Amino acid sequence: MSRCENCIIRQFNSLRAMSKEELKRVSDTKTTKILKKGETIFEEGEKLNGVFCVRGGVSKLSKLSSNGKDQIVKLATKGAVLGQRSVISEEVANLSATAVNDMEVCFIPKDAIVDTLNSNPNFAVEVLRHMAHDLKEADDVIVNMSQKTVKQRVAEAFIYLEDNFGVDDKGYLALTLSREDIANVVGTATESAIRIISEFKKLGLIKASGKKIAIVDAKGLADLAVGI
Amino acid sequence: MSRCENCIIRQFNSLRAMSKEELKRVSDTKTTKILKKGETIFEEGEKLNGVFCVRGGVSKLSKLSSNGKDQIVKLATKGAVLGQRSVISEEVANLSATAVNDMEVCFIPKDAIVDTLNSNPNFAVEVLRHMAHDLKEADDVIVNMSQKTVKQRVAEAFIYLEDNFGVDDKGYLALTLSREDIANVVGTATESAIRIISEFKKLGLIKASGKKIAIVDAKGLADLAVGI
DNA sequence: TTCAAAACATGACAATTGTCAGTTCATCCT
DNA sequence: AGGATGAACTGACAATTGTCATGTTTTGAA
Repeated sequence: MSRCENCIIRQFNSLRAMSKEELKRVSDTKTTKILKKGETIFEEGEKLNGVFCVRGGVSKLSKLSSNGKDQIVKLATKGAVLGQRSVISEEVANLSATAVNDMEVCFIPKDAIVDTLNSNPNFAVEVLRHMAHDLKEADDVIVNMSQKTVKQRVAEAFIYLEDNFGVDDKGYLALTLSREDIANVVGTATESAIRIISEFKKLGLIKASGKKIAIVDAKGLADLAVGI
Repeated sequence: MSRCENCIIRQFNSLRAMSKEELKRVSDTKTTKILKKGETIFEEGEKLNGVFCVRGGVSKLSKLSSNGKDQIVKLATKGAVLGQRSVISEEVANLSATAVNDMEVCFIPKDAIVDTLNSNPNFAVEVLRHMAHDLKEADDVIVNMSQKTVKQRVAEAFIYLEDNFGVDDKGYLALTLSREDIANVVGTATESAIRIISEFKKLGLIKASGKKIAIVDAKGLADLAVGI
């Protein structure tokens, strides 16, 4: 089985601040899981006894609102460590993680993480930096959600998808989401998202081939997103 | 001048994980500031060379949206440490901090914080725990902002204010916010907030005496907030 | 391949929310 | 006290968004 010491993914997350010995321990206790699209990694309210390091594929982190709708709070890809927050605060998970794609994740039991946190300041600070970054992103999302129109948020979502997941050889967004997922990222009704996507197509901002979407007029989309 | 070693506020935040010597260093380098209502502690985009420990009063942390409106992301009170996130990620502040009240804050130069983070795992982990908590709260705000109606959000805001800042001897919310600030917490137009507040008064959910607001029917308000 | 289920799409309408305009009220300064 | 300033409030209307109903296309399993 592959070893964390040789895993490139590690360079993208806080595990890179671990010493050789610490990493060895992680590697000895970790297990690897393959998940198919739609499967859940963990659910809101579940007690996690470890974290999940994403080696491939994309996961959506979502939370059920009291009105019964799902809100996607974040999309996590290669290098992301899921469940870290819950393990650190010793609370149940506040989000659900679901595979949007076929995924490969490594489960790392929490002791290896917690012990390293308590003994290796480099690692603790590295985790802290990542969490500080996540917090900033979350603050930005709050502002966007509360101050922008649905149309602006959809435009932003496409830009975000292109920036973070890239495009395929034909220029289509590498990450394909269902209209429902897009609606749940943006925080709107599925019908509203569909209508806006249709409008964007008519305006020549995007084009679509089946479920795949490509940004045609990046400038126009960006202008729309900031309200021009 | 008062010393951090004797400061009770410390018990509410991550400074409690500092050793005697570390605390002494903080105390020797800190300065205390008195701020009047409306004054700013720091602004979005500013480079911070330290953090601010709130000893008294309340601060609003807000961010300007591209459409020109302010969104209040968080209200911080006694014990809160402001600017921590920016110092840790070595980025400019992503939020502005303004006194909602008369305030007393201590400024702690960043070296004392950063050096302790790098050498004392207990402190690093304690800061991490606080940040994990903030992140969870931010996720909840994202869900509320995107999935709840303005009316529900206003109801939640009052409950939040009562839970976090308490009431005075007559039962009125201890923290008095302008209608504009309430609107900016909730992410809506000032007029909409005012209208909803009037409606809540008519429904007997709250009462008002001048700017002061009191919750009359906590159950009714809570039901409304979750959509019953 | 064929059929059922799910996803996508659109119309019609209702509800929510924002905007603009104007009035009243409170506060603060000289 | 008087007046100026800003906050609080209200009405009317427009724009946005959600909901329900219904049809079409795509997808996936038998």
